[in-house]
Amino acid sequence: MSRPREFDEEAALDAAMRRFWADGFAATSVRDLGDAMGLGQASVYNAFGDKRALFTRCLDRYLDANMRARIARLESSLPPREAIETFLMEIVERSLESRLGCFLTNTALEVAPRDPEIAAVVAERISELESFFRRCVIAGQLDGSIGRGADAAGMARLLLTTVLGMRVLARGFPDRALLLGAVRQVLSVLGKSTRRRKPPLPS
Amino acid sequence: MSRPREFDEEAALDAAMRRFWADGFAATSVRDLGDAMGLGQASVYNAFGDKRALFTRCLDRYLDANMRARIARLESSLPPREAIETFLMEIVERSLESRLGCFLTNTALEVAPRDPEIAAVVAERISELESFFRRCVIAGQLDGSIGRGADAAGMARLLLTTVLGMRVLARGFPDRALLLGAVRQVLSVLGKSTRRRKPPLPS
DNA sequence: AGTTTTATATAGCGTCCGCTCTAATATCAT
DNA sequence: ATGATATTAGAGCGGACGCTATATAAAACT
Repeated sequence: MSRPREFDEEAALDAAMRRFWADGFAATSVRDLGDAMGLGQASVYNAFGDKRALFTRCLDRYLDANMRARIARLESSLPPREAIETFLMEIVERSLESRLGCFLTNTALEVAPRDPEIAAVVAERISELESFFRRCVIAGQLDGSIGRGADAAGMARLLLTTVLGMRVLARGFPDRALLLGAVRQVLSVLGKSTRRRKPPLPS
Repeated sequence: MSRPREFDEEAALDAAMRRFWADGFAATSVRDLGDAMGLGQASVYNAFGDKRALFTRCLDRYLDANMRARIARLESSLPPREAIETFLMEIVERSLESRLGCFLTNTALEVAPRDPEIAAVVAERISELESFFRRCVIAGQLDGSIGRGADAAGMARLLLTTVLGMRVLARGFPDRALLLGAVRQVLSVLGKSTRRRKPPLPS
């Protein structure tokens, strides 16, 4: 029954996501979104409801495809300490490649203070990231790759704020030495590095 | 000569700053700003030029009044390690009091990617903050309150990303345990705590 | 084939945007 | 007082905003 869609919904969502990611909610117009998706405004409203509904779908899509998938991939394929190291190093790489930053971080700052529902999503996903770090730290302490001195919960929280801070820098001041310095320092807190890239560095 | 202004320019700038701080550049209209300042639109344009010029004045004002003044106050009145500790604890307090976050951080995410001139201001002020931390770490290593093991530059960078990360949380997910956990952990990296608030904490 | 149902394109709704024009108003120097 | 100068209040400019109404086009059902 009925006429089928002329566009690929997943591809359209990806296009919309990139626009929201780059420009934020307020600065992206529905016309912009339609252009990026290759759709007229009527189709946008017909397929996705209003602007805010499209935004939340894009945000969920981003989080599932980027954050959750990445956590699952690292956690299942790497030992815990290396999962943390790789996660941080991937953020450094991405931060230097573009000024997009992290869609979740951007949303936490722009939208969350004015939209309790989206704020709840943000809070939940941030908690998931914290939990990922905590699991890794605990597992690393068990397998000996992370020192037992540190408080695992505190360490997870420090890793979380470090990640969010780097995402701010990605958009405002992407600088390799700065990002790498922070990463190296926070990793050194874990103790007992598994792989030493260089001999002890001069200050 | 000529008719004098009917308003206090400093007070008006403060009012505009609070609006920009709370809602960002795009989501604050010139009419909003005029209402907050108690001015008609014509007076806003007459006194401050266009919206962007007013924004940069507000940003500069914020940075001078909050960031620079705070750095100067802490650095001149406290020993280095306590300057760092107090700086971080003040951020925790502020983050729990309101969801405003940090105007500089908000601007780094919203405006800097699209406005090279403002991005330069952001980058410079972030560097100032990093330098403050670096000076404190070096001074603390000299007076013995901070361990000599850590790389001072890396430590300053970690402190910087931690602060920025906490500012993200302030707007999206203000949680005392989370903020305090990150602060306690990053302070523990400094080694040799001067003041122990509690005996060693359970994990 | 004809009916039904949905997707599209176009046009347009009312509203708010940044910004400016005009006119009235208030102060200073003379 | 008078003229010069700057600040106001108000209306209004063109344009973009989120969103919708209408009409046409295309597929799936009987």
